[in-house]
Amino acid sequence: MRAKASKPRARSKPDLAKVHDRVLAWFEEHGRSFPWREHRDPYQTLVAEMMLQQTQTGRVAPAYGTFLAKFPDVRTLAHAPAMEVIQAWRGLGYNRRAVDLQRSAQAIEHEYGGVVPSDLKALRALPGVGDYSASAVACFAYDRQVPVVDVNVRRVLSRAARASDELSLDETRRVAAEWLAPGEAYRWNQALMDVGAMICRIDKPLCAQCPLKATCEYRARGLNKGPRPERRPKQSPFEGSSRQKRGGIIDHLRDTAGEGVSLSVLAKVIHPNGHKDLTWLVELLEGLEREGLVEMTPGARRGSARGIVRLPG
DNA sequence: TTCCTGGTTT
DNA sequence: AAACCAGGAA
Repeated sequence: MRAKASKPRARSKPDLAKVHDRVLAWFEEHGRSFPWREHRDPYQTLVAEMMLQQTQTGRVAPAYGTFLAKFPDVRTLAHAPAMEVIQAWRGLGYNRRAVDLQRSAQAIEHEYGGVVPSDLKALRALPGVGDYSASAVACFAYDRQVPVVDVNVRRVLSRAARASDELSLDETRRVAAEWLAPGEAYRWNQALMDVGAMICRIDKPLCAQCPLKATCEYRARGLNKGPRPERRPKQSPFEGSSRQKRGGIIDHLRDTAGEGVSLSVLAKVIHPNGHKDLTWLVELLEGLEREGLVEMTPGARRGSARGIVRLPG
Protein backbone atom coordinates (compact mmCIF):
# COMPACT_ATOMS: atom_id res chain seq x y z
CA MET A 1 0.00 0.00 0.00
CA ARG A 2 1.31 3.42 -0.88
CA ALA A 3 0.47 6.88 0.33
CA LYS A 4 -2.29 8.34 -1.76
CA ALA A 5 -1.74 11.66 -3.42
CA SER A 6 -5.12 12.89 -2.32
CA LYS A 7 -5.12 11.86 1.26
CA PRO A 8 -8.35 12.74 2.99
CA ARG A 9 -7.80 15.87 4.96
CA ALA A 10 -8.15 15.90 8.69
CA ARG A 11 -11.54 16.98 9.85
CA SER A 12 -13.38 17.23 13.08
CA LYS A 13 -14.83 13.91 14.00
CA PRO A 14 -18.59 13.71 13.98
CA ASP A 15 -20.28 13.12 17.28
CA LEU A 16 -20.92 9.45 16.71
CA ALA A 17 -23.18 9.04 19.72
CA LYS A 18 -25.51 11.60 18.21
CA VAL A 19 -25.33 9.99 14.81
CA HIS A 20 -26.22 6.64 16.34
CA ASP A 21 -29.21 8.08 18.15
CA ARG A 22 -30.55 9.81 15.07
CA VAL A 23 -30.05 6.90 12.74
CA LEU A 24 -31.55 4.37 15.12
CA ALA A 25 -34.50 6.64 15.82
CA TRP A 26 -35.04 7.09 12.09
CA PHE A 27 -34.88 3.33 11.62
CA GLU A 28 -37.44 2.79 14.35
CA GLU A 29 -39.90 4.91 12.44
CA HIS A 30 -39.03 4.33 8.80
CA GLY A 31 -37.15 1.05 8.60
CA ARG A 32 -38.48 -1.46 6.12
CA SER A 33 -40.01 -4.71 7.26
CA PHE A 34 -39.24 -7.96 5.49
CA PRO A 35 -40.02 -11.58 6.27
CA TRP A 36 -36.34 -12.21 6.97
CA ARG A 37 -36.26 -9.44 9.53
CA GLU A 38 -38.86 -11.14 11.67
CA HIS A 39 -36.59 -13.88 12.95
CA ARG A 40 -32.97 -14.58 13.72
CA ASP A 41 -32.83 -18.17 12.68
CA PRO A 42 -29.32 -18.71 11.27
CA TYR A 43 -30.40 -21.04 8.47
CA GLN A 44 -33.21 -18.80 7.34
CA THR A 45 -30.87 -15.84 7.53
CA LEU A 46 -28.35 -17.61 5.35
CA VAL A 47 -31.04 -18.41 2.79
CA ALA A 48 -32.26 -14.82 2.78
CA GLU A 49 -28.79 -13.34 2.38
CA MET A 50 -27.88 -15.71 -0.43
CA MET A 51 -31.04 -14.67 -2.22
CA LEU A 52 -30.45 -10.99 -1.54
CA GLN A 53 -26.92 -10.99 -2.90
CA GLN A 54 -27.85 -9.85 -6.36
CA THR A 55 -31.59 -9.86 -6.36
CA GLN A 56 -33.86 -7.06 -5.24
CA THR A 57 -36.00 -7.41 -2.16
CA GLY A 58 -39.23 -7.36 -4.13
CA ARG A 59 -38.26 -10.46 -6.07
CA VAL A 60 -36.79 -12.25 -3.09
CA ALA A 61 -39.78 -11.90 -0.78
CA PRO A 62 -42.13 -14.37 -2.52
CA ALA A 63 -39.43 -16.91 -3.34
CA TYR A 64 -38.12 -16.81 0.19
CA GLY A 65 -41.28 -18.21 1.77
CA THR A 66 -41.71 -20.87 -0.88
CA PHE A 67 -38.12 -21.98 -0.58
CA LEU A 68 -38.24 -22.30 3.19
CA ALA A 69 -41.51 -24.20 3.06
CA LYS A 70 -39.84 -26.76 0.82
CA PHE A 71 -36.46 -26.77 2.56
CA PRO A 72 -37.21 -25.85 6.18
CA ASP A 73 -33.80 -26.63 7.61
CA VAL A 74 -30.16 -27.35 6.83
CA ARG A 75 -30.65 -31.07 6.84
CA THR A 76 -33.52 -31.05 4.36
CA LEU A 77 -31.68 -28.77 1.98
CA ALA A 78 -28.45 -30.72 2.25
CA HIS A 79 -30.14 -33.98 1.28
CA ALA A 80 -32.49 -32.70 -1.41
CA PRO A 81 -31.90 -33.51 -5.08
CA ALA A 82 -30.03 -30.58 -6.63
CA MET A 83 -32.72 -30.44 -9.30
CA GLU A 84 -35.35 -29.49 -6.76
CA VAL A 85 -33.21 -26.76 -5.30
CA ILE A 86 -32.60 -25.29 -8.74
CA GLN A 87 -36.29 -25.43 -9.46
CA ALA A 88 -37.12 -23.66 -6.22
CA TRP A 89 -34.74 -20.95 -7.34
CA ARG A 90 -36.93 -20.05 -10.30
CA GLY A 91 -37.35 -16.34 -10.78
CA LEU A 92 -34.31 -15.38 -8.73
CA GLY A 93 -31.64 -15.53 -11.40
CA TYR A 94 -27.97 -16.24 -10.75
CA ASN A 95 -28.81 -19.91 -10.60
CA ARG A 96 -25.37 -20.80 -9.44
CA ARG A 97 -26.29 -19.41 -6.05
CA ALA A 98 -28.83 -22.21 -5.65
CA VAL A 99 -26.05 -24.75 -6.05
CA ASP A 100 -23.77 -22.76 -3.76
CA LEU A 101 -26.46 -22.55 -1.11
CA GLN A 102 -27.06 -26.27 -1.16
CA ARG A 103 -23.35 -26.98 -1.02
CA SER A 104 -23.11 -24.64 1.93
CA ALA A 105 -25.89 -26.59 3.62
CA GLN A 106 -23.98 -29.80 2.96
CA ALA A 107 -20.80 -28.35 4.41
CA ILE A 108 -22.71 -27.13 7.45
CA GLU A 109 -24.32 -30.53 7.86
CA HIS A 110 -21.07 -32.45 7.64
CA GLU A 111 -18.52 -30.10 9.12
CA TYR A 112 -20.52 -28.25 11.74
CA GLY A 113 -23.09 -30.81 12.80
CA GLY A 114 -25.87 -29.00 11.02
CA VAL A 115 -25.35 -25.76 12.91
CA VAL A 116 -24.66 -22.66 10.82
CA PRO A 117 -21.34 -21.29 12.07
CA SER A 118 -21.23 -17.90 13.72
CA ASP A 119 -17.57 -17.33 13.05
CA LEU A 120 -16.76 -14.97 10.19
CA LYS A 121 -13.94 -17.09 8.80
CA ALA A 122 -15.98 -20.25 8.85
CA LEU A 123 -18.89 -18.52 7.15
CA ARG A 124 -16.60 -16.93 4.61
CA ALA A 125 -15.30 -20.35 3.63
CA LEU A 126 -18.74 -21.57 2.56
CA PRO A 127 -19.28 -21.60 -1.20
CA GLY A 128 -20.91 -18.44 -2.47
CA VAL A 129 -20.46 -16.67 0.86
CA GLY A 130 -18.29 -13.58 0.68
CA ASP A 131 -17.64 -10.73 3.07
CA TYR A 132 -21.13 -9.36 2.87
CA SER A 133 -23.06 -12.58 3.45
CA ALA A 134 -20.69 -13.78 6.16
CA SER A 135 -21.04 -10.61 8.20
CA ALA A 136 -24.79 -10.46 7.56
CA VAL A 137 -25.29 -13.94 9.01
CA ALA A 138 -22.90 -13.30 11.90
CA CYS A 139 -24.69 -10.09 12.81
CA PHE A 140 -28.32 -10.77 11.96
CA ALA A 141 -28.47 -14.35 13.21
CA TYR A 142 -25.92 -14.29 16.02
CA ASP A 143 -25.88 -10.62 16.97
CA ARG A 144 -22.16 -10.42 16.39
CA GLN A 145 -20.99 -6.83 16.67
CA VAL A 146 -19.50 -6.59 13.20
CA PRO A 147 -20.18 -4.13 10.38
CA VAL A 148 -22.27 -5.35 7.47
CA VAL A 149 -21.26 -3.51 4.34
CA ASP A 150 -23.18 -3.73 1.12
CA VAL A 151 -22.95 -1.18 -1.69
CA ASN A 152 -25.62 0.96 -0.08
CA VAL A 153 -23.79 1.13 3.23
CA ARG A 154 -20.56 1.85 1.41
CA ARG A 155 -22.16 4.76 -0.38
CA VAL A 156 -23.68 6.16 2.81
CA LEU A 157 -20.39 6.00 4.66
CA SER A 158 -18.46 7.35 1.70
CA ARG A 159 -20.67 10.38 1.49
CA ALA A 160 -20.98 10.96 5.19
CA ALA A 161 -17.28 10.58 5.92
CA ARG A 162 -15.56 11.74 2.79
CA ALA A 163 -18.02 13.32 0.38
CA SER A 164 -16.27 12.93 -2.93
CA ASP A 165 -15.01 9.66 -4.38
CA GLU A 166 -16.02 6.40 -2.91
CA LEU A 167 -14.08 4.99 0.01
CA SER A 168 -11.83 2.12 -0.95
CA LEU A 169 -12.75 -1.27 0.44
CA ASP A 170 -10.12 -0.98 3.15
CA GLU A 171 -11.22 2.50 4.08
CA THR A 172 -14.83 1.39 4.11
CA ARG A 173 -14.02 -1.42 6.49
CA ARG A 174 -12.18 0.95 8.78
CA VAL A 175 -14.90 3.60 8.78
CA ALA A 176 -17.65 1.02 9.15
CA ALA A 177 -15.97 -0.44 12.22
CA GLU A 178 -15.37 3.00 13.68
CA TRP A 179 -18.97 4.09 13.17
CA LEU A 180 -20.60 0.89 14.41
CA ALA A 181 -23.08 1.67 17.16
CA PRO A 182 -21.82 -0.11 20.29
CA GLY A 183 -24.03 -3.04 21.20
CA GLU A 184 -26.49 -2.11 18.46
CA ALA A 185 -24.90 -3.73 15.44
CA TYR A 186 -28.08 -5.56 14.48
CA ARG A 187 -30.22 -2.48 14.24
CA TRP A 188 -27.41 -0.20 13.10
CA ASN A 189 -26.48 -2.30 10.11
CA GLN A 190 -30.04 -2.66 8.97
CA ALA A 191 -30.59 1.03 9.50
CA LEU A 192 -27.62 1.96 7.31
CA MET A 193 -28.82 -0.34 4.57
CA ASP A 194 -32.24 1.25 4.67
CA VAL A 195 -30.80 4.75 4.65
CA GLY A 196 -28.78 3.78 1.62
CA ALA A 197 -31.72 2.28 -0.21
CA MET A 198 -34.38 4.81 0.74
CA ILE A 199 -32.60 8.12 1.36
CA CYS A 200 -28.99 8.12 0.26
CA ARG A 201 -29.71 6.98 -3.25
CA ILE A 202 -27.12 7.23 -5.99
CA ASP A 203 -29.18 9.75 -7.87
CA LYS A 204 -31.13 12.56 -6.24
CA PRO A 205 -30.61 11.63 -2.60
CA LEU A 206 -33.31 12.81 -0.21
CA CYS A 207 -30.94 14.68 2.05
CA ALA A 208 -33.64 16.68 3.76
CA GLN A 209 -34.99 13.50 5.33
CA CYS A 210 -31.64 11.95 6.13
CA PRO A 211 -30.74 11.18 9.74
CA LEU A 212 -27.09 11.78 8.85
CA LYS A 213 -27.58 15.20 7.32
CA ALA A 214 -26.07 17.12 10.22
CA THR A 215 -22.68 15.48 9.78
CA CYS A 216 -22.66 14.58 6.11
CA GLU A 217 -19.71 15.90 4.12
CA TYR A 218 -21.38 15.19 0.83
CA ARG A 219 -24.33 17.36 1.67
CA ALA A 220 -22.19 20.00 3.34
CA ARG A 221 -20.35 20.53 0.10
CA GLY A 222 -23.50 20.62 -1.94
CA LEU A 223 -22.50 17.61 -4.01
CA ASN A 224 -26.00 16.19 -3.64
CA LYS A 225 -27.19 18.90 -6.03
CA GLY A 226 -24.72 18.01 -8.70
CA PRO A 227 -25.08 15.49 -11.50
CA ARG A 228 -24.69 11.86 -10.90
CA PRO A 229 -21.00 11.34 -10.11
CA GLU A 230 -20.23 7.68 -10.44
CA ARG A 231 -19.81 6.10 -13.77
CA ARG A 232 -19.29 2.54 -14.67
CA PRO A 233 -17.04 1.45 -17.51
CA LYS A 234 -18.44 -0.65 -20.32
CA GLN A 235 -20.99 -3.41 -20.09
CA SER A 236 -21.65 -5.75 -22.90
CA PRO A 237 -25.23 -6.03 -24.15
CA PHE A 238 -27.45 -8.54 -22.47
CA GLU A 239 -29.45 -9.46 -25.53
CA GLY A 240 -27.85 -12.46 -27.21
CA SER A 241 -25.19 -12.77 -24.54
CA SER A 242 -24.03 -15.97 -22.95
CA ARG A 243 -25.61 -14.73 -19.74
CA GLN A 244 -28.98 -14.65 -21.37
CA LYS A 245 -28.53 -18.05 -22.98
CA ARG A 246 -27.43 -19.66 -19.75
CA GLY A 247 -30.57 -18.42 -18.10
CA GLY A 248 -32.67 -19.69 -20.98
CA ILE A 249 -31.11 -23.13 -20.80
CA ILE A 250 -31.80 -23.51 -17.09
CA ASP A 251 -35.33 -22.18 -17.52
CA HIS A 252 -36.05 -24.80 -20.13
CA LEU A 253 -34.50 -27.64 -18.16
CA ARG A 254 -36.58 -26.70 -15.18
CA ASP A 255 -39.72 -27.32 -17.18
CA THR A 256 -38.54 -30.72 -18.37
CA ALA A 257 -36.78 -31.68 -15.19
CA GLY A 258 -36.96 -35.44 -15.11
CA GLU A 259 -36.11 -36.61 -18.58
CA GLY A 260 -33.71 -34.03 -19.82
CA VAL A 261 -33.44 -32.58 -23.28
CA SER A 262 -31.43 -33.38 -26.36
CA LEU A 263 -28.80 -31.00 -27.60
CA SER A 264 -30.70 -30.34 -30.80
CA VAL A 265 -33.90 -29.43 -28.97
CA LEU A 266 -31.98 -27.22 -26.62
CA ALA A 267 -30.33 -25.50 -29.55
CA LYS A 268 -33.73 -24.70 -31.03
CA VAL A 269 -35.07 -23.41 -27.74
CA ILE A 270 -32.12 -21.17 -27.18
CA HIS A 271 -31.63 -20.11 -30.73
CA PRO A 272 -34.94 -20.50 -32.59
CA ASN A 273 -33.62 -19.10 -35.84
CA GLY A 274 -31.48 -22.14 -36.31
CA HIS A 275 -27.81 -22.62 -35.79
CA LYS A 276 -25.93 -25.52 -37.28
CA ASP A 277 -22.87 -25.36 -35.13
CA LEU A 278 -23.48 -26.87 -31.71
CA THR A 279 -20.05 -25.96 -30.42
CA TRP A 280 -21.19 -22.69 -28.86
CA LEU A 281 -23.94 -24.52 -27.03
CA VAL A 282 -21.64 -27.24 -25.72
CA GLU A 283 -19.26 -24.61 -24.41
CA LEU A 284 -22.04 -22.93 -22.51
CA LEU A 285 -23.17 -26.27 -21.15
CA GLU A 286 -19.68 -27.20 -20.04
CA GLY A 287 -19.57 -24.02 -18.01
CA LEU A 288 -22.91 -24.84 -16.45
CA GLU A 289 -21.74 -28.37 -15.76
CA ARG A 290 -18.64 -27.13 -13.98
CA GLU A 291 -20.88 -25.03 -11.78
CA GLY A 292 -23.06 -28.02 -10.95
CA LEU A 293 -26.12 -26.70 -12.75
CA VAL A 294 -26.47 -29.37 -15.45
CA GLU A 295 -25.47 -32.93 -16.24
CA MET A 296 -24.54 -34.09 -19.73
CA THR A 297 -24.29 -37.51 -21.29
CA PRO A 298 -20.95 -38.25 -22.98
CA GLY A 299 -22.69 -37.81 -26.32
CA ALA A 300 -23.81 -34.32 -25.41
CA ARG A 301 -20.31 -33.44 -24.32
CA ARG A 302 -19.03 -34.53 -27.70
CA GLY A 303 -21.55 -32.32 -29.40
CA SER A 304 -23.84 -35.05 -30.66
CA ALA A 305 -27.28 -33.65 -31.45
CA ARG A 306 -28.89 -36.59 -29.63
CA GLY A 307 -26.85 -36.12 -26.49
CA ILE A 308 -28.92 -35.47 -23.38
CA VAL A 309 -28.72 -32.59 -20.95
CA ARG A 310 -30.57 -32.42 -17.67
CA LEU A 311 -30.56 -30.81 -14.28
CA PRO A 312 -28.43 -32.75 -11.79
CA GLY A 313 -30.30 -35.33 -9.72
C1' DT B 1 -8.88 -4.67 -9.79
C1' DT B 2 -11.26 -6.88 -13.23
C1' DC B 3 -14.47 -10.19 -14.77
C1' DC B 4 -18.77 -12.68 -14.46
C1' DT B 5 -23.61 -13.16 -13.66
C1' DG B 6 -29.18 -12.40 -14.86
C1' DG B 7 -32.35 -9.30 -15.36
C1' DT B 8 -34.67 -4.58 -15.09
C1' DT B 9 -34.75 0.22 -16.22
C1' DT B 10 -34.01 4.07 -19.17
C1' DA C 1 -28.94 -0.33 -27.21
C1' DA C 2 -26.91 1.12 -23.19
C1' DA C 3 -26.78 1.78 -18.37
C1' DC C 4 -27.46 -0.12 -14.06
C1' DC C 5 -27.65 -3.19 -9.85
C1' DA C 6 -24.76 -6.02 -6.49
C1' DG C 7 -22.55 -9.54 -4.97
C1' DG C 8 -18.53 -13.45 -5.40
C1' DA C 9 -14.41 -15.09 -7.46
C1' DA C 10 -9.96 -15.07 -9.79
